[in-house]
Amino acid sequence: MKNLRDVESELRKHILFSALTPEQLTLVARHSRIVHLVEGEILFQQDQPAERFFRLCSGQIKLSRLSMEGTEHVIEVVHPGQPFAEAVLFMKKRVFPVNAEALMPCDVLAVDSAIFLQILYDSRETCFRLMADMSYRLHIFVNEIDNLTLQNATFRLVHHLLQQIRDCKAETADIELVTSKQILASRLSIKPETFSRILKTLSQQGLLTVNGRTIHIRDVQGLRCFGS
Amino acid sequence: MKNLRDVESELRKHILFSALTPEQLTLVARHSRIVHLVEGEILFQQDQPAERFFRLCSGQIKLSRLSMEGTEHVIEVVHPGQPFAEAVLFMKKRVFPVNAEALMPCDVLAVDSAIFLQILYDSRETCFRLMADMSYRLHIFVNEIDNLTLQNATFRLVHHLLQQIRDCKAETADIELVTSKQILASRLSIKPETFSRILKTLSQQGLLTVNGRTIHIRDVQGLRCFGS
DNA sequence: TCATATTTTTGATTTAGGTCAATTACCAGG
DNA sequence: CCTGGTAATTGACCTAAATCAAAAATATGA
Repeated sequence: MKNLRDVESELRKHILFSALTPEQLTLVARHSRIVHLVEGEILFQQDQPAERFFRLCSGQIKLSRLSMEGTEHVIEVVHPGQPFAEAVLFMKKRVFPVNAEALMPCDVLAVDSAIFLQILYDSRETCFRLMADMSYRLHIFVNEIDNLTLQNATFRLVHHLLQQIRDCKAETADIELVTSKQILASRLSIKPETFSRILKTLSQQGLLTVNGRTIHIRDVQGLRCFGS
Repeated sequence: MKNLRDVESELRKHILFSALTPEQLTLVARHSRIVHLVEGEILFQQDQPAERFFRLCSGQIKLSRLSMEGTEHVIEVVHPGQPFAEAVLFMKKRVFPVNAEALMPCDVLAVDSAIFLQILYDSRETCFRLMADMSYRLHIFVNEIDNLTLQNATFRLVHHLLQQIRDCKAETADIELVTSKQILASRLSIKPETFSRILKTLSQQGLLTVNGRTIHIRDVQGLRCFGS
């Protein structure tokens, strides 16, 4: 556990806390701590009671669900700066809906839920920020469902690649995959084998070249025109 | 448009308004109205600016998304008493993320978003109700994504049927489908033909019998044991 | 450095479920 | 009571992607 100063400093960066007064911030800080995770460590598991929510300071966290058949699906890969598990605060059953596992060494800010609910009572601003945050997540999920239902595997992969491109008017682009291809595949609901084959097909069509985790897109337009 | 008294009476039934003072309620009522829809009428379309949100008083509303390829996917069928499109309030792009179409004649309470935001400022309670509501929806979506990714079509259909059963310890059950099989199929991301075939297979296995929109489950346990 | 995991790729095969086309059942309106 | 229209079913066929199995590439660590 780091000292109070560190915790406060991390809290200040958290979007949900940006409207708090210094006193409120100190109160939250006293009920928060920074957790260090080694690679592969489990932060929490699906259906465990959720007494805290989090913000990732550094590293990468994998949020996933386990099916009854035992297969795993990666819902999201959390990156530094992102809050997670904060929507659980208002659920009737206060349990984590997903598993959280560190993909690499991580620093995580863990905030006590009860204290935060207290704070929400006193900060309209914070309520609004949280509502905006949840509304944003809902929007993401609707798009997610789109991708999973309306499109095929190739489309989902292409769509993901296009999303990574910063400069939207560029003709070519380089993308560095942030995670292993296995995990990205699961994220897109594709088997690793199929993932690999799709990349191969796309490169055979001259749309891109693959070099380990670096993907060079040779024809952004061409990729965009991809309907299936 | 109905008169103010009717609107207020409907507002009072809306979960999100249950914490309002009579004055606040009257204010919202003045900026709300009851819309009547005939079967097949479109209430709003994907990407249209969203200046109101809704609660269904009577009838059925289909919320769906259109893919780039032009195929439609039913995200949800709204039933009387349910609020919808209220999470749009906080989105940066204030547009409807789905299409809403009446499946039968409907009465819909339409509330002005701007006024409601105003009210939220003054009612902590209402904020908390809305947050709980959004949090619930997020949870629903996570389950939704589960079903779409981790299971096959048969499992999704079986899962849906089991959800409909009230008495969880009963050995047999009768289910009356609330919508057409087409729409239910889309809801579960299954083509109508496949939907029909799955039901046939299940009835051949003696697990259930189908009679129009009535499905009689002969072996609840057997259906539960269905992994695939 | 070599040795052992782990990740990624490739090939061969299978299959769930989509597509297309046609038939049958089920209505609401005249 | 027909009748035109939608909904549901059925059959034949096809394809995308899963599965199984194995090899190749890459990373890890003693």
